[in-house]
Amino acid sequence: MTTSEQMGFRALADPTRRNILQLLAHQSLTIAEVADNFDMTRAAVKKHLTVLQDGNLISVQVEGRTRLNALNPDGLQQLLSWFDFFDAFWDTRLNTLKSAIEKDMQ
Amino acid sequence: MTTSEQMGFRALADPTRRNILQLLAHQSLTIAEVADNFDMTRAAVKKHLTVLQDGNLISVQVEGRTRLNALNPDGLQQLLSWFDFFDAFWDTRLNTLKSAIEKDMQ
DNA sequence: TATATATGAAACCGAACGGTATCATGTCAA
DNA sequence: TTGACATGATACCGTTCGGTTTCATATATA
Repeated sequence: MTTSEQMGFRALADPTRRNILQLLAHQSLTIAEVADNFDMTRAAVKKHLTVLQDGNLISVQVEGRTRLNALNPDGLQQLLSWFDFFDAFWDTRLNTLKSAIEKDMQ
Repeated sequence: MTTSEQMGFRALADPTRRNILQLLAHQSLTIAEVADNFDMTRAAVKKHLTVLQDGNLISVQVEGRTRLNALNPDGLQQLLSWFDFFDAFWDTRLNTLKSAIEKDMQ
C-alpha cells in the first residue's frame, strides 16, 4: 500500500525537493530551468520532479518538447491535513488563533 | 547541514513513525509498549523512536529502567510552519473569488 | 532535411534505510 | 545477592535512495 500520503511525505523528506517546491511557488518552470537552480545533473533533478509528481505535489503540463512543472497546492494541502490529527495538542494560544481563523472562513 | 527541519521531515517519511506519533498522541508509552503495537522487533521500534527524537517530534523521560516516550507538539508545530511559505497558494477557491471581485471592481 | 534542443530512460555506484539477531548494561524485587 | 526485566548497542543484510553517465527519442528550426 503506497498511499498518496506516503508518497507525499516521502517527497518532502529530501531538502532538494522542498527547495524545488519553493522555487515552483514563484513560477512554473521546465526541467532545465529547475535544474539551473541546483548544483546537480538535469537527470537528478528530473528524478526529484518525478518523485514530487508521484507525491502529487506538482502538476506537469507537456507543451511540445518542453515540460512545464507547476506547484500543486492541493497536494500540499492534503499533507497539511495530516497534522489535523494532533489538533488537540497544539497549545492554547495557537488553538485560539486557529479557532479565529476557522470562524473567519465561515 | 542536518537541520532540525530536515530531521523532522525525514522522521515523517516513514509510515511506522507517523503511526507511532498518533499512538503517542493518545498516551505516552515505554518502548516495549510502543513495540506491542507493531509487527516488528523492539529493536526496530527503538530505532524509529530514536529517529523521532532526533527530529524533535517526541520527548523522552527516563524513569528508572523504563523510558517514557511522549509526543512533542512543538516539533510538529515547527514542521507545520514550513508550509506557511505557501500561504499565498492556499485556498485557490477564495483567491479566485478575490481576483474575480477585484477584476469586477475595475 | 539536417541539426540543435528538451526530455526520457536505463545501467551503475556508494550511502543510507528498515529490519533482524545477538549480546551487554542497568535496575527493580525477592 | 541473585535473577528477571527494560533498555542500549552493535554487527549484519537486502533494499531503496540520491546521484552520475550514457544513449535514445521527440520536436523546433534553419
